[in-house]
Order: sequence, then C-alpha cells, then structure tokens
Amino acid sequence: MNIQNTIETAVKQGFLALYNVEIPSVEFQATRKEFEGDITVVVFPLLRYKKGNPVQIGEDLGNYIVENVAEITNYNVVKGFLNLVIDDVFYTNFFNSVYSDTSFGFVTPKADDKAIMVEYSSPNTNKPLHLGHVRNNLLGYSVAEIIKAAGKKVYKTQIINDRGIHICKSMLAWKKFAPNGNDGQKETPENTGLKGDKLVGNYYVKFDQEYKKEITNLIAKGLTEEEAKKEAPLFKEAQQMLLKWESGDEEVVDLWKTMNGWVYDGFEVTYKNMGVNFDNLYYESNTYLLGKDVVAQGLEKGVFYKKEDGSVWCDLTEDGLDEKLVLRSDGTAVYMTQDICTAIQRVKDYTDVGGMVYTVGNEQDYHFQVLFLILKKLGFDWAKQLYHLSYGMVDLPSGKMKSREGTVVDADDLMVEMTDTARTISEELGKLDGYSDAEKEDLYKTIGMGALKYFILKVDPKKRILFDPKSSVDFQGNTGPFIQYTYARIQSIIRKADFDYSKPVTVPFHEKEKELLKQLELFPDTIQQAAANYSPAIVANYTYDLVKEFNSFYQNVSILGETDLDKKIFRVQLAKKVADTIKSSFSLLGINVPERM
RNA sequence: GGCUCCAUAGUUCAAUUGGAUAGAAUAUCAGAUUUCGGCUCUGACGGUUGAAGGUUCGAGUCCUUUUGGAGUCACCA
Repeated sequence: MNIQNTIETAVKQGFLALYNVEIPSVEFQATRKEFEGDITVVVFPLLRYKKGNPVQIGEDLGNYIVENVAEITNYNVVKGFLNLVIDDVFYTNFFNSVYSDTSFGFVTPKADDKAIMVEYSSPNTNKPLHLGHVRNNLLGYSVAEIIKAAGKKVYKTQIINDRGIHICKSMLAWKKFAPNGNDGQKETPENTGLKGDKLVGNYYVKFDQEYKKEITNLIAKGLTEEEAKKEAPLFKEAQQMLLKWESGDEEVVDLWKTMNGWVYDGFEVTYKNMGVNFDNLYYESNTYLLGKDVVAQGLEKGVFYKKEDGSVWCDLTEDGLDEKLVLRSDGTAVYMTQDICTAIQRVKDYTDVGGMVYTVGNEQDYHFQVLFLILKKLGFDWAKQLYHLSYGMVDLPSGKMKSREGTVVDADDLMVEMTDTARTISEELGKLDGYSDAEKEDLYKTIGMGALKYFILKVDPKKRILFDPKSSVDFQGNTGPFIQYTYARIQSIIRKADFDYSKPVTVPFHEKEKELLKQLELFPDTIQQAAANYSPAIVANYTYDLVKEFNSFYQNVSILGETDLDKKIFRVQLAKKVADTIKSSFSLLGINVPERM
C-alpha cells in the first residue's frame, strides 16, 4: 500500500471523526522544497464539504494524522496547505523493498486484460523516411513501450501505403528514365549500391521534375495550369498504370513487387538503426478492397445513407462535423472507408484488442475525429478506446520540408550525422582505452542516437519542433548524453566498489539522500501518468530530474570515500538503484545507456 | 470564411491537469571542486505567461473577446 493511499484514508477518517462529514477524495502534491515536509494535502477543496478556516482545518487534520498514521511524524500548515513529514523508516523500507526488484515501476499485465494496438510509422513506399518519420517512429515506439510498462499488452503495427498513383509515378519514372547500372542492366540497388528506398525515391523526384517540364510546355501552348496538369502525357501514363495495376496486369504487378521489395529492404535497415520494430504489418494493397461489407452494414443500421448518384455518406452534422463520403458513386472506397475496415480487421485478427493508438501527424486531426465517431456510431465497443496520438510538424530553419522538392532531412543521413558528432566529441575526451573499434562505433551510435531521441521525445508531442541540424542537438544540459554520462559514471563507481554491498542496511539519511529517495519513489507513478497522457516527454523529464538530483548528491556526498561501512553500502546501493532506474526509464524512450563513455 | 491546435526568460523546454513566490537547461557573469570520471556543483542576471475582460479562496491552465502562427475543411492518401 503506498503512503499516499494510507494518508488519503486517514484524512477521510479524520474528516468523519472531526466534522462528521464524508469526503470523496483528497488532493495531494509533493511538498515544495522551501517548506518542511514531504507530502502535502491541499485543504482548500475540502472547504466545499466543511465551511471554515482552512488553516484551522489543516491543523485539526494534521493532529489527527500524526496520531493515527505511524509513518507521519510531524506536520505544519501554511495557508491552506498541510505539509506532512514522512518518517525515514518509511523510506528505508521503501528502498529495501525495491532495491533488488529489477522491474521496479513496471506493471505486469493480467492475463485477461485487453490489448492495445499501437500503429506508427506507416510510410508511403515511394520515398525514403525523413525527419518527420523519425518523430513519428520514436513517439510511436516509445508510447507503445510506456503503455506496456504501465501494465497493458501491446501490439505494434503499421499500415504500409503500398498502392496508389504515387507508387505508379516512381515506377513509371524508373521504367522510362533509369539508366543502366554497372552490369549493363537498368539501375537496381544491387548494381548501384544505393539503398532501395533511396533509389525509388530518386525516381519519384524524377517523375515530378519531368512532369513539371511537360506542364510548362503545355501552358506555353496555351493551356491553363489546371488543364496542363490533367493533360500532361506522363500523368496520363501514370493513371493508365494504376488502372493496369488494379486489373492485375502481370508486368505492372511484377514491377510493383520488385520496386516495393527494394523499398522494404531499405526501410528495414533504417528501422534497425533507429531501434524500432513491429509485431505485425498491414498492407494497403490487401485492405483497400475491403469495405463494401462495412458500407452495407452501415446502411442497414441507418448510420450511412445513399444519395441519388449512388454515393454513400455518413451524416455527422449533429455532432458538429460535416457529411462524410464513405463510398464513391462509382462504388469504390475512399481513404476513410479503408481506415474503418482496417480497424475492424485488426480486431478480427487479434481478438484481445480493446483499443488502438494511431500515431499520425496533426494535419489529420479532423480525419481521426471523423473516423472514431463513425466507428462509435457503428457500435463497436472498442471504439471508445481509440486515441489519435497527434504530433506537430518538425520544421527546419529554412522552412517546410517537401520531399518532392528534395528539401528534406533524410532519416539515414541524420543518424549518420549524429553518430559522427558523438564520435568527434568522444575522441576529444578519449576515455575509451581498451575498447575495440567495433565497441567504439557501437558507443558512438548509442550516444548519437541518444541525443537525437531525447531531443525529440522530451518535447510534448502536440507541439511543433524547430529542428536545426547544426546547433539544436547539444550534449550538455537537458540532453540524452548528459543523462547517459551520469549513468556511465555510476557504473564506474560500481566497478570500483570491490566489497560486498548486498545486505540491506538502515542508516540515517543525508538530506540529499532523502531527496533522491523521494525522486525514485515517483517512478512507478510517472510511468502511469505518461501512459495515461501518451507522453514520453513525462518520462524524459522525470529522468532528467532524477539525474539532476543524483548529481547534486554526488557533489555533496562522498560514496566510496565514506568511512562508515553501512553508509558506504547504502550509498553504493542508492547509486546503483538510480542507474537501474535511468536504464529502465530510458528503455521506455528507446534509448540505450553505455557502461563507459 | 467555419472548425482544430499552438503562443511562457534572448533561445530550447517545464509547471504534479485549477494550487503556495511560474521552474530547469542554454547563453552571459561570479564562485566551488581539481578527488568516485573530465560533460560535476553553488549563485547572479533574465518574466505584465501574446493582449483585454470574466469565473473563484486561488488562473499559465477554465470561459468570452482579440492578435499572431500552423493545420484542416477533396468522389486525394
């Protein structure tokens, strides 16, 4: 039973005993450092149930709690804030009970609990991943890990947009414009050494360039821009290709398979470097034809209605939204319909799924609002547990990223750049004697990726990020490497602690030790809070606070230099627990920690 | 134009979801340590929380109005 619950019960009992009034809940906060005490009961809200002077009520409650709760030794009241002092014994017990708990803060899911499916990444297969995808991947992966740690079963998934006109553009451009590679054949990843997604991406850009030329020519011949866009031969050809693909034309489908294969190989490398993974994949080419059933179902239930031209709509005007098309007049499905079906399909495939999280940029806020509402109207019980993990754009100082114009920060390039920066800095410090080259490279990657991931994840998801590749990623202050550094330093201490420090001890606390213990105690609650808010930023900021608290302790207190054996043991244990907690909480962000750096 | 989101120190971010004197980092300046690991620590400087009203014991947070920025409003995905 945690201390807060104990006090809450006591406050309720106290209120009943003193004023004969029942209260439903009690509000807590951590006591501010300038006041004496460890936990604070906010008295003001209680005035609703018992009119009176908040200070007097605080005094009464304080008295009652000190008398009735063993762990509380003292109290004071400032305005309407009742500060309670928690006995050291409580913290000693707390520490000894979690010290060797390797899953401290993590909750194991119950067998019959519903699972959550977390979708993220979901790229198009016509271009490489860029900085925007990096934010998406890091967020999605991290939120999945956090929800898992908070006690829910999680499936990580993505839907791959592998069909549509955009794919045909790359295919067509490759077919028409690809020069021959080293072996005399048309360019492939094998004969050029290019990463598959890069190669395909180049042809997507190529298409756009040639297309623009055609448009310009047509406009010069007197067409309007609108007309030119539709009449350009390349565009018409791409449309033809899509029709062929849809009718299962063998040549087109083969090319599509080949080129998508290149892209998947390329993506796999990027995902591996980024440290993210998926439990299953959905392909739009498999799901885009689903839908007729759902439309029929919706019509039957009266959720959808048919217009004269045969198109099917969902009227959401009562909920303050628009009418939404779910089936074109020619009988084909739109994006929304596919999303409805994919959601339903997932629950069919994984029957324990009770909710879903969609990691998609905030430009689709409206889309998901509509999607969730329609699913609710269709009467699925899991529709209440849908969440759109919406995040802001990642901007560059030079302006928006546009993949067609090539003004993007490529994910692979970015990761290489981060690793290089880490290498430069680490080599200057030169603390890596005895490390093999491979170990060093591994470490540089850990640090570089740590910097990148922490930089992106520490910010609230819905805020936009301004990313300056040159100066934004720092290695000092509130950064990943700063935290990794602290971890490595603790490991150094542990390596040097060549005595048996395994036994539980009871020692009087140094002020800094108590602060650290308080911070450690917050960890389980932090995970729950981060899960409830779908926010890795909460975990990141917690870790930073923990590290700051540790550094303050480290500066003020000697660990291995302590002469009292029990104190020395406790300090090593405490340092170790802090390191373990850094490691756990960083694992929730997908960040590794080095033993040395 | 309708709807949604954002705005906090020069800069990058916090603020326990309505709680105490709005906190960190960075940059700048001053100091401590020179030892478990050097990227550690302490302090100073820095704010009318975009603006104006309102709600209440109490507002960065909620409501109204307003300014600026972004997104969205396709038989595109």
